[in-house]
Amino acid sequence: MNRRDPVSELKTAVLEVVRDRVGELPSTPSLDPSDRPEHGDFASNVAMLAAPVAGRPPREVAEEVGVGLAERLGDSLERFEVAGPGFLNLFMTDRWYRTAVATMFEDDGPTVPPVEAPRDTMVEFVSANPTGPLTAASGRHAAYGDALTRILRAVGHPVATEYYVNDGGSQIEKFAASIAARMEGVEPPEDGYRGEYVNDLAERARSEGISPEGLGEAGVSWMLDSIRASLERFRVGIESFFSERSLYDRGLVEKGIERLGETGSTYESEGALWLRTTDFGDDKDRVLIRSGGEPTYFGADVAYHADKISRGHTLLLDVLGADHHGYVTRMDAAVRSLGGEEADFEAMILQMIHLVEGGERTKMSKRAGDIVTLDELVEDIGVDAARFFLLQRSHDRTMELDLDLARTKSSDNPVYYVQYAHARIRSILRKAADAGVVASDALPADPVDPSEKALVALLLAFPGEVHVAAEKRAPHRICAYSMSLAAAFHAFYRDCQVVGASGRELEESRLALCEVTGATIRRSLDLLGISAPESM
RNA sequence: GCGCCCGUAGCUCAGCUGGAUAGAGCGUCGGUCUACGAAACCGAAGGUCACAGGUUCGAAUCCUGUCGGGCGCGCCA
Repeated sequence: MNRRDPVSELKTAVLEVVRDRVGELPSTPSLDPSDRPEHGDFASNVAMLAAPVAGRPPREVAEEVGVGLAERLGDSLERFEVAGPGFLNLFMTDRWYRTAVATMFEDDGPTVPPVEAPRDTMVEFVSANPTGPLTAASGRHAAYGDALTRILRAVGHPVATEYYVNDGGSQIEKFAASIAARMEGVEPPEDGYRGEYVNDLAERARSEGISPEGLGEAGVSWMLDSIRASLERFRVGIESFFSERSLYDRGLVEKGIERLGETGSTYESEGALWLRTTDFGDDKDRVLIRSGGEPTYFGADVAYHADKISRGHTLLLDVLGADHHGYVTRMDAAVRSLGGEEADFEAMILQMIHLVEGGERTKMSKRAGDIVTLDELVEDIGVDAARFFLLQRSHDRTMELDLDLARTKSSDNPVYYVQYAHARIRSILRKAADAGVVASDALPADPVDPSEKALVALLLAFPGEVHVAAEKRAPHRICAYSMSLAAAFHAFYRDCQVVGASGRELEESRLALCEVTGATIRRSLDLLGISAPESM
């Protein structure tokens, strides 16, 4: 199968023409769908970038590139215009659009080319302490990490996913003490866990006759079961759960810290072992092993990341909460000390989320026990709406999730708006099948309607969108893209008859356009982990 | 005090490796069902892109500073 991407081909044409006529450019020129009709179908800033190289005015260079393109593209290019400070506006022929539809149809949708340099990536996300249920905030992490993984894979990176289970530290002791307190019918300590679920754990511990020493382990195990179940309900498939304690059990903490030592970046002082994180921009060096001989949380986490590297991952992508951003510099320092040139650490810091209902924020604090759990959120608004809303905003922004809107089962709710477009397309395709019309790669000579063009242009933009989303670690772009695509389809549907269009070829071609659009909406939603229903 | 994130329409937010007249959803107001799904479409109103300098052909976007909000600054996890 010969997979093609008309937009990439156009970009290549622009690049080659400018290389032949001017020379190498300092940066990659843009080639974007125009924002208004008078600017053509595609606009490029190539001449403004090439002007300094050529030593000539941008508009003159644009003219020359335009002439070269016209020669090269033949009957694909209707005409070109030079505009403003030197933009090159391309007007494509109807035939080019029809061919693009036929190409995408034959290829079962727009082709997303793989990245040139795939990286063996480990995405670590959620990693919430196994001392309580996942919260709605964890839901943001879960949705983000999962969607990011899907997007990275879509562009060809091999990606493994993991949840780091903090089952080794003092939080577990507090957790066990909290369960024990509830078993005795007293309030857990101030800094303990006071949520309602602790009562249930205490009840279970009592009925199963768990000894006081076993409370921590049993509690963690039960919470992990519940966390896994919540993630599964949320359609988040984290491949493995890595236990912090297993690091100690397998001697990996010593091993990891030893490896660090070999790089010469550690030293002893005041009885403790330190990592020279200041070499990499940290405010102060950090303790790996306390003077008492116990590794710090950081020490264990360094060992964990050393283990990720030893498993062959070269990009360690950690999805962390805003309250951990202070941690990033030191972990980056550790990975750079450990991995040298081979491995990179990258932290995605997710900002806080506020649930809003009736115009008021709900409170979310784990310790206080006054929380909205992920399960409750999913129960309330459904998996699809929850994922869409949690993914809609850029990860580095605090966000508000409007429960009233998310609950709305109408097109006011963006997720249903997108899903509706898909259902509508599937309905049309069923109708066509009943009428005996089959989509094809026909190239009807009929003029291409403006809203048809707009739809095709968006479909052609899909590969680029996915790549940008992957590079910027930005699933929210796919949300926005899916909404535009749905809107473009509705406009097309308004203006263009599909089944019953005048002329067999036109009917088949438009049907192909519907199929490609449906497939692309489905793929977009799939990147977000959201279902694409046949009917609603 | 220092570090990170943020400040764009009434609200929630896109746009930020500089590019043409700054966009979307919600909300508000008005219009469209005798063609394939009205869970749709069309239109209107709504902006000193926090503020002040700077960089240049061009700044919401880059730099500096100020103000405002969030988060963080342990041999806690």
